[in-house]
Amino acid sequence: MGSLQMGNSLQPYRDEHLTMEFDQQSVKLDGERMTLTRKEYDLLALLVQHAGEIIPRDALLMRVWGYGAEIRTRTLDVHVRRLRKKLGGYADQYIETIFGIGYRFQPYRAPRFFQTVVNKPAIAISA
Amino acid sequence: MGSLQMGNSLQPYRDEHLTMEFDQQSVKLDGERMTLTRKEYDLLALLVQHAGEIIPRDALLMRVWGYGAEIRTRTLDVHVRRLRKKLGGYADQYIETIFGIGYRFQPYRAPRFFQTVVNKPAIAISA
DNA sequence: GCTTCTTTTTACAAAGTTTTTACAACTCCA
DNA sequence: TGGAGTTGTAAAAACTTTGTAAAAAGAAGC
Repeated sequence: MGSLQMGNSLQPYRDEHLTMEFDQQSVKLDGERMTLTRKEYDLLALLVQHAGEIIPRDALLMRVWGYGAEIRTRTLDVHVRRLRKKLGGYADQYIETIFGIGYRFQPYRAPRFFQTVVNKPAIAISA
Repeated sequence: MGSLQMGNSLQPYRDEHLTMEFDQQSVKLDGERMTLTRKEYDLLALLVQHAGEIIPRDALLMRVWGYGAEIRTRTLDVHVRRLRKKLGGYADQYIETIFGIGYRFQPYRAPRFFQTVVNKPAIAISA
C-alpha cells in the first residue's frame, strides 16, 4: 500500500512493434519514442494493461476521466482517434472497436481465432 | 447505457458444435467465435438457457424486448432468422419452430422423439 | 495581457443495428 | 382442399453508435 505510484509498477508491455514501460511512462513504436499527452497515455496504458480484453466505454470513462454513467461526452472517441493516428499503420491492428460495448487492445498479430485470453473474463473492467 | 446481462453467471453450455459462455458473452460454433449483436445474443442466450424447452413468443418478446402482449411486431422472427443464418448448417438442428407457440433450442442430436425433457415443463417460461 | 499546447465540445458523416413493411410460404383444421 | 392464421424472408426505413474535423474552452508558461 501507500506507495508513491499507486500500484502502477506493472511489467512492461512488449511486442513486435510496440513497447510500453509503465514505470517510466515511455512508449515506443518501432524503436521511436511516441510522445503522448497525459490523457492519451492514461488511455493507452489502461487498454494495454488489459490487452486482449474488452473494456467497456463506461469503464474507460470512469478510470481515465472519473466520469460516471450519467455523463455524455465524445472525448473518449476523440482520444481513441488521436491514439490511432499516432499508432499509424498499426492502429487497426492494435485498437479494436467493440460496437455497443467499448474498445480492446490486441497485441500485435494476436491470433484472431482466440478472441479472449484464457482465464480472464472477456469484459475486463466494469464501471 | 448498455445493459448487457444482469447477474447471469450461469454454467456454460456446451455440445458437439456449439459452446456458449454466459459470463464472457462468448459463443463459438465449431471453435470459431460467432459474432452476435446484442439482441441476437440475448435471444440465443435465453433459448439456450432453456434448451429442450419450448419458449412462447410472448415470453421471448417480454424477456428480450420488454414487450407486452399488446405489441405487434415481427422483429422476433427476423432475429431468429439471423441467428439461424449464423448457425449455418446446424440452424434447423438447433432452433426449432413450434407452430402457433414459439421456439425451442435443441442440443445437438437431442432425440426428437422426446418432445419434453424429464422433470421440466414443456413450456418453459410464461410471459 | 499573449502564446502554445491539451482537452472537451459541437456538428455532422459514416457505419452498424434493429424494427418495420410487404409479401411469400407454410401449417392446421373445418 | 381451401382459407385463416402463422411464420419466413428480403429490402427499406428508422434508429443508435462511432468516426472525424473544426472550433471552443481550459491550463501553463512567458
